[in-house]
Formats: sequence, C-alpha cells, structure tokens
Amino acid sequence: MEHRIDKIKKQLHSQSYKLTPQREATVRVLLENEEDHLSAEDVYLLVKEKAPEIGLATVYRTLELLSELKVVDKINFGDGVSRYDLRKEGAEHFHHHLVCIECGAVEEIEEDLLGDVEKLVETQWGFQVKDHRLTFHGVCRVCQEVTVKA
Amino acid sequence: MEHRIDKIKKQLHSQSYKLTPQREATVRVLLENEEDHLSAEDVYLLVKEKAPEIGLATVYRTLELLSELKVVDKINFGDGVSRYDLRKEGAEHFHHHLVCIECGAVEEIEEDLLGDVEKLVETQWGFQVKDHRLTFHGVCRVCQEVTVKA
DNA sequence: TTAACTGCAAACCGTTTGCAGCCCA
DNA sequence: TGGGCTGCAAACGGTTTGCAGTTAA
Repeated sequence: MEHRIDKIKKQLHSQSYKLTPQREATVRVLLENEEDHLSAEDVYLLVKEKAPEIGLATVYRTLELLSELKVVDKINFGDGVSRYDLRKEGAEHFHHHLVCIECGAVEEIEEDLLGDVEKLVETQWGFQVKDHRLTFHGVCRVCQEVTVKA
Repeated sequence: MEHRIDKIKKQLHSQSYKLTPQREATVRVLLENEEDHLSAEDVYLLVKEKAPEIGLATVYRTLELLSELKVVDKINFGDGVSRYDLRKEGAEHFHHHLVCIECGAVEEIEEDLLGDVEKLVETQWGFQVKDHRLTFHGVCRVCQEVTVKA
C-alpha cells in the first residue's frame, strides 16, 4: 500500500505535480476500495470522512489527473456517472466487467480474453488497437440462484 | 425502408403506443443515417429540417421508447453524450465499434467476435451473458497512413 | 372519450470553471 | 514570490420532468 502510494508520488513528481494531502487521501480511498467502482461522488464522501475540508472540485481534479497518468481508468456503465477504477500493478490492458442486470453487481475479469480478437481486428480491419472496453451484461451467479428458488 | 417503418409501427402498436408523425420523422432520420452514431441533439437537428415544430424533449422521449423496444441501442463512447444506433435487422447481438483516437471516426463490426469468449465467461464465471459492449480504441487505417506520410 | 402524446420551459444533476486565497519550493 | 493547488460557488450542458393543451384510436 505504502509502496503503491510512493510509486504514484514519483509519477506525479516526474511531471512536476505534487502529492498534496488531499490527493493522498483520495488515492488512499481508491486503494482501500479497489474492488468497487466508485463514482466521483462516492470518492468524495469517503475522502470527506478523513479530510472533511476537501471540496468536490478537488476530487474531480485529482481523479482527472490520475486518469491522465493512467493510474486510474475512467469507466462508464451507461448510467450517466463516471466511475474510477485503479489500474492493477503491471496491467497493460484495461480489464473487463460483468455487470448484473438484476442486482447491479460488477465483477471484474483480469484475464486477457481478447488476444485473438485483437489480432483479427488488426489484420482484417487494419485497425491498430491501443485499448479496449469490454462489458458483459447479464445475470450473475447469485441472482441466477435467487431466480431458481423464487 | 417502408418495410422497416411498418415493422416498427407494429412493434409500437403491440404495446399500445402510437407511431405519431414526430416519431415517424425521428425513425426516418435514424434509417437515413444508419451508418452514423447520432446524438439526441444530432437527431433533433435533422428531424427539425423536416418537421420544424418538433421539440427536443419529444426526440428524447422517442429515442428512449425505441431503446426500450430494442429498435435502437443507446451507446456511450465516454464523451458525455449518448448516441443512438439502429439495430440491424435480425441482429441478436449488439455490434462492436472501432473508435479512432486520432480522428474520432467510428467503424462498426457486425461479425460476432465473442462467441467463444462468452462461452468461457458462462462456464468459468457462471455468468449468464445477455448482451455485451465491445469497443476498441486505436488508430484507424486512414490515420495510420497520414502518420506515416507526415 | 380518454389515454397517449406533444411543445415549452423549468428543473435536474454530474461535471467544469473562475476566482481569490493559500502553501510550498 | 510565484506557480501549483485549494475550496467555494457559479456556470455549464446533456437530459428529464411538470404541465396544460392537442391528437389519434
């Protein structure tokens, strides 16, 4: 954890940005909730618990900055809210998501499922792939069981 | 074209909705610009050329309705605007997109690239896939050539 | 007849921005 | 002492909603 904060601090410094207390608090919230997909508002409320004086605009500015540095990915599940997802260490690709249409749960898939598909797109369509976004919408394991029982 | 409008008309009637002149004008704009990925505002401006008295709210309501009927898919490329994409006839799956990060062009892929991947997700993660969203971000053929020349 | 539908304008809400003050190099 | 940074509040822009009037089955 401290290691990862140090790393981010260096990334910031390398572009002459500072790791201010507000920014550090924001990063810590992201680290502590790595499994969730927090919106800016979510992050704001969690940061506010530790640093009540922080402003929403600062959270937005920090998330934007972290997004530029590729520390987080800004994602969008189509509900009109941006969510921010910490990149796993060493992850070169954006990970995938399973969104449950029953309960809204979001599961992550780290495996690279698209290697073959990307090769196909490059050769067949002549499109040079830089990144991808893959989301499956469906029914998660838990909700399938509930449906069976009901 | 008329055939497709008839079909949509029937779909509406089956749920006791009407195909009003405003709705028909909206559908026609979508049909005439099937290759584009129009925002609600885009649709509004195009409809207004034919039916100047139409209101923006009606366009939104129509697009929402068509989206519920699965006549169009509401998509989002992360630029804060929803776009509406007519489903191809008989398409059971959402199609994929190639978004160029240089020029912003959006190309469509109709082929179902994810058959194997979906099977994997169902067996390995126990997730019942209903639909998917796949977008590749990268450099399109045209922009690759421009870069080489420059 | 009456429920669906419409246009308008206001409201909404997530996000961005202008600004004056602050803090640290 | 000056540029990065902050909190605040106002502005912004896409979308939704309340409402009174209209239309179509």
